[in-house]
Amino acid sequence: MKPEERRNQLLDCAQMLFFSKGFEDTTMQDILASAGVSKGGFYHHFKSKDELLEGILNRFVEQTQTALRPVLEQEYPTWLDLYHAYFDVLRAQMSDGARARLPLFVMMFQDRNAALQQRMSDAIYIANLEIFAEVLQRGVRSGDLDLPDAEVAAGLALKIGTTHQDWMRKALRSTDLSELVTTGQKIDISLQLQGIAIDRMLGLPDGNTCIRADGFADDITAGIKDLLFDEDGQLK
Amino acid sequence: MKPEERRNQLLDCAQMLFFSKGFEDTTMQDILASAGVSKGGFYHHFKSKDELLEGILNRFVEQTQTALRPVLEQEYPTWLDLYHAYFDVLRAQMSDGARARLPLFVMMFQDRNAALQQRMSDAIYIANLEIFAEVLQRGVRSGDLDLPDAEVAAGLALKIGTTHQDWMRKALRSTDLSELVTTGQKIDISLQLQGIAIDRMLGLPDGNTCIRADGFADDITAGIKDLLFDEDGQLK
DNA sequence: TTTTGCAAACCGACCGCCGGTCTTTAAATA
DNA sequence: TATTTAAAGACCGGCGGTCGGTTTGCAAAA
Repeated sequence: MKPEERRNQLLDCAQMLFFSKGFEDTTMQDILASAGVSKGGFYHHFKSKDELLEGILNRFVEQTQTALRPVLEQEYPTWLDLYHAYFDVLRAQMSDGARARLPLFVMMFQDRNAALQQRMSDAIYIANLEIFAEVLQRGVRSGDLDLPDAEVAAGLALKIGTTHQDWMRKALRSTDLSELVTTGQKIDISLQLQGIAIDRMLGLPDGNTCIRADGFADDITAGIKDLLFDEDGQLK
Repeated sequence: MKPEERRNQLLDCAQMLFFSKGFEDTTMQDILASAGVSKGGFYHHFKSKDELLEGILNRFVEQTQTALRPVLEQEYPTWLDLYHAYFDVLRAQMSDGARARLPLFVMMFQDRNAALQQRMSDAIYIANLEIFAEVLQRGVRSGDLDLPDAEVAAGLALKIGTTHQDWMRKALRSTDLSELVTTGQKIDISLQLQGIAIDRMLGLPDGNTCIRADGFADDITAGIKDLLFDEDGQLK
């Protein structure tokens, strides 16, 4: 098997296991069995279990960056068009990623995956920060924005854009259907409020920043329902 | 030794070790040696290493809650006075906690403590959410606020109030003094911007929400400098 | 075309150490 | 003295990781 191929296979297997069982609870044996490779074979390609996680994280970071970088390289009539283009791509990324592998995506937010999810968020945060800071920097230069520090503002905006995850985690802790529905609505409200918060923080008129993709909250809620409840609406 | 006493001693020892070495890298042996107790002795008081961490977290949560709860129980001329009172206490808490044991506080933000720090943040977030949501709820009832959902808004505000931590982490990764100074300034700017962001998100006039305690950023920066650099300004 | 040389890929027994258990002992309390 | 509580420490299974040895693939030599 070619090195590249083997590496990717190991990353794929580990990713699935980490997301479903959690990083700590996935043993090397699990990964080796799943990939059909021996310990020696594995440690030929990766230095440690942690480096494996690092590799998984890097794939996501690269994916995010290759999606977002082109936004910076196009020409736009006004700075606001650049700004909107950035969020269009971001929204598409979020929506696609979630919809494509919903069960896996949902599982990632379980409590047992807290550490893993945190490292993932951090990685993606850093991947985004550079690019979004540049977007804001251009806004400052063009006079469309007035900020004490574009990088700090960018970091703040990105953090704001993650707050719906707290409600997703809460939704995953639901003990009955009505609680899930209530929390699901909060996911949606959170996404709306995030847009408003970023607008106001940057000093833009309400409605410029849109993070809320249509049906996103509903899809997530449905995914969580499938994970937690059976057909009768009983907790699994 | 009395049970309560022993428990607290174990919590104290473990807390110091977890913060300085990280949770994963602190072994039971370390804790037992530091507390001068045997395995059997320890496991008589705690069910597991994780329950020990839980205990440490709970102490912080209780500390936060006992500081903040009284704010809700007082009478105020206007809702805004309650709002200001809340942040006065929050600011005092943050400042005191940091100043009292600066080196330990700073260490907590090292990369190796990411998981620990995350659990701590989560615990304190949840402890605060309930109380701050009630503060906002009262604002909505009194007509001083107009929000789609007080709880979601409270969560968002609390998340905004943690964004300076990202810059603290970045500061801890400084490789030279000038980088540390630059990042230290970002901590301060971040604290200012946080206040503005929360104000605007809630629809209050700028300047109502103040998270930035005088000298906080400078203290932190000094603490990090002591941790990372020797007297000549060289990286340790 | 066949042989040879050799590095890359792979194997799996083995290691040290970790968190946690269990049986035993000592001290306190009644 | 009888009973409960606190503490001790040898011990355990299983974890992540190592290491010496084997196989494989392929280019160069014969």
